[in-house]
Amino acid sequence: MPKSASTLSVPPPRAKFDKRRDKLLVIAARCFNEQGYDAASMRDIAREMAILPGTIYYYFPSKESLLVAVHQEGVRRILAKIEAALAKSSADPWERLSNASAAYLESMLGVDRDLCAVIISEFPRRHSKDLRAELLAARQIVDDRFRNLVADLPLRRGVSRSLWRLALMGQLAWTHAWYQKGKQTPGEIGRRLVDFLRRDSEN
Amino acid sequence: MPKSASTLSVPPPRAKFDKRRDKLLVIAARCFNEQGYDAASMRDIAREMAILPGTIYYYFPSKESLLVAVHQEGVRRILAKIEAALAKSSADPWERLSNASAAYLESMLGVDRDLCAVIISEFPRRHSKDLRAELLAARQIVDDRFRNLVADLPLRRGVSRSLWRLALMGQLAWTHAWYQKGKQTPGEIGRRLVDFLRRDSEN
Amino acid sequence: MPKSASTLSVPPPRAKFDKRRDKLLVIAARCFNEQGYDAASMRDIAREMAILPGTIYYYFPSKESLLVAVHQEGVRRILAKIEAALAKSSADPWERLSNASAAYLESMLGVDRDLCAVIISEFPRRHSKDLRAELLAARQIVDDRFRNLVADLPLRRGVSRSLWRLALMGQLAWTHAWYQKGKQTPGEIGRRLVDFLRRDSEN
Amino acid sequence: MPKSASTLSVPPPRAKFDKRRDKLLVIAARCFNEQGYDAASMRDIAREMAILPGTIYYYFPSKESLLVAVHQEGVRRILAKIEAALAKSSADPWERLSNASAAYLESMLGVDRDLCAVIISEFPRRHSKDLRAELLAARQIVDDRFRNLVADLPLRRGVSRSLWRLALMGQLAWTHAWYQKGKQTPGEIGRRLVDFLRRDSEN
DNA sequence: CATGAATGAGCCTTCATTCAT
DNA sequence: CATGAATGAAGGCTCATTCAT
Repeated sequence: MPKSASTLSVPPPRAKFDKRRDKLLVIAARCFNEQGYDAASMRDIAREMAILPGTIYYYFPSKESLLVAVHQEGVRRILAKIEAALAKSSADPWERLSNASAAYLESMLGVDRDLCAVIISEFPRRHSKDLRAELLAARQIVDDRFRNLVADLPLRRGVSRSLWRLALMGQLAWTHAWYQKGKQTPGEIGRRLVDFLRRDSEN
Repeated sequence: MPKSASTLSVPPPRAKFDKRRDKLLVIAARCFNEQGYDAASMRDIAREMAILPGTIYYYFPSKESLLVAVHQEGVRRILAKIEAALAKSSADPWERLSNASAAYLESMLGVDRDLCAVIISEFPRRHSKDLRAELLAARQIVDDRFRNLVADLPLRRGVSRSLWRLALMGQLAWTHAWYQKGKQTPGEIGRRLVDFLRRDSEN
Repeated sequence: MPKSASTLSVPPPRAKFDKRRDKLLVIAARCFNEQGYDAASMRDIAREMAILPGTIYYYFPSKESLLVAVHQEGVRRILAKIEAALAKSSADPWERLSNASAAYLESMLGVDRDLCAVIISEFPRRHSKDLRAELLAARQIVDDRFRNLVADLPLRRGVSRSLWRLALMGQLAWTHAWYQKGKQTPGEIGRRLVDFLRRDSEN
Repeated sequence: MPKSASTLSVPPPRAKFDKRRDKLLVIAARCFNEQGYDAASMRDIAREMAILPGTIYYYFPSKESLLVAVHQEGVRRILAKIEAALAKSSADPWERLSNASAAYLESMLGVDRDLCAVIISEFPRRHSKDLRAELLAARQIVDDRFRNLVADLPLRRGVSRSLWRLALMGQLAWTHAWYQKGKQTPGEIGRRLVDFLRRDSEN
């Protein structure tokens, strides 16, 4: 086959690069989630990926940048799942919140567990200021999405929407500490947790 | 004063040892809380304590044992505060839970912040099996106390007490991620969070 | 020379790695021999090798593994020398033992002094069970070779071959404690020591 | 009892001191023998003695001085046993050497095993010059005793008495590497080893 | 006599990172 | 693209030793 022709049939440039980068991201997320960011070494990640440690630096300039990328990818996937759920929802604000919560936990406790869990198990206090800002910005996006959903709720006058939202987020996040695959699906748990906070707060 | 009586006022043996050990505990807790267990080095702790790194090992045989001791002391203080609050409470189960939650957050977000926060910010997944068992045992004690309080509540039939309790614990624990000294006191926050879950769930 | 033939002369893969690893082995052996295993620090070894301490771990995963490798290499060299000497020997069992003893001391007191001496100057009592097993296994190989040579000797009835062998091994090993380059060569010493035990024991 | 009288009945001054010092010596010897000089820590020794580490320094100014004292005591006991055996011996030089060798191994492999074994298992190469001198001086005393015994033997002309003696000493010392309590007593082994070297060498 | 407490140097090891090839 | 090799700092921890009490 002539060389010039092959360029037409190959996937777009950097496709291979992006594919390996994505795989690296997932593996790094798993390591971070299983061992903690500090305890997970670049060697661990490289070993799981079956490459040499130095090679990681071709895809990411530093360990911190890996962490940021994991956060961002986690947020991306959560948001995608939430938006997909909302797209199928009615206009009822409680149903919308319920669906969003279910989607959130499906990401967090399901297939994307590692990528998403890093978002809540990493307390960024210890990191450098720049890193901290990036991590918090990523989380902020999910927070904002829920803020909007809560804003639409017909809560009773006097109920602090901000505290109410934090209560819900706490319930959802904490599942990471106790959930084990069992009788209830992540989605069911998400709906029930919303229900706990629901009727009393209603107008 | 007769000499025989003095034995009552004499400080117990190893008083100096215990005092420094306690101080070390508090400082270690602060370091763990600020930087994370892995990122906090024994040298950091020693520097804050104004002693040489080796000296820590006179008080604790290892870094892990320090972590365990911090957990245990944190649990001890939380429980003491909760029990004190319950002693002043009426028999009303909702009031009792409300007071306990307030006490819990007063510990967690107040003076004992560092000691107590380690309990929830440390995800023991990455540690050795023995260490993990000890850390989880410490947490279990607080969990059990709340389990008892929830058992006394007149919840509506069909509400899972175990999920309900996890919802509350999640709300409380998550305050650690967002609380900053401000208009609401930790105690007030604790009561409000209980209220969010309250009336709808009642019988 | 045709290219196809060059595969024979090309250095095997990882040639550089192996070369430096071997050099490290020799230097470590010297340090162990001069200062004792415990007293010889990885820093010492690194300094002699003109590398940083951490670099050693690229070649050996631990200090203990270095010790094991030194033992194994020492045994390998001793055996090679002994077999070479036996290959040139007649069938006379006394001559064979004499040649083997000479070869043994030529290794132990000569060029391979450091590598080989570790074998007898390291009393493995203090090490972990696994390490001890590996060290003893290495020694066993040399022991077995001599056991075979002794089995062929026409010793008088009633002479315990096992004690007789230990007597010879003791004489040979102890040279490490007193030998200094001087008038007698290691080989001569080996032959004389065998002679001391020889004629009286004969059939 | 009046205080003044008690001074008459108590053991000579420093008797208690000496007794504890001796016990310390024995315990240190055991630790050195079991773990090696470097690996045996002052803390280990103190623990076995049921005192605090600092207290050792009341009896010995340093770890090295402990080693020297162990060596000296080991040599003292070996020599005492040898002299006692010689006192009961005839004038026959072979019998005298045989008895001395038996006595030597009875010390080395028997009750005084720890104290005496340190003498041969410690290769002083690694120590400071002064320490080395003291250790070698202690060994020299035993060496000299055997040198005298060998000088009296009617060896064949042409046999190097010095090499012959080193051969014997090697056989004896090496028992430390293989002896285990079993069918043969240390004394029997000593006599047999001398026999191995005997008749052929005779005039 | 003996202790409790501390010291400071040093140990083995691990790590994120770099860079010539 | 990826590797092999090295770096240098830092990690947890142990040690012989000291000294006021």
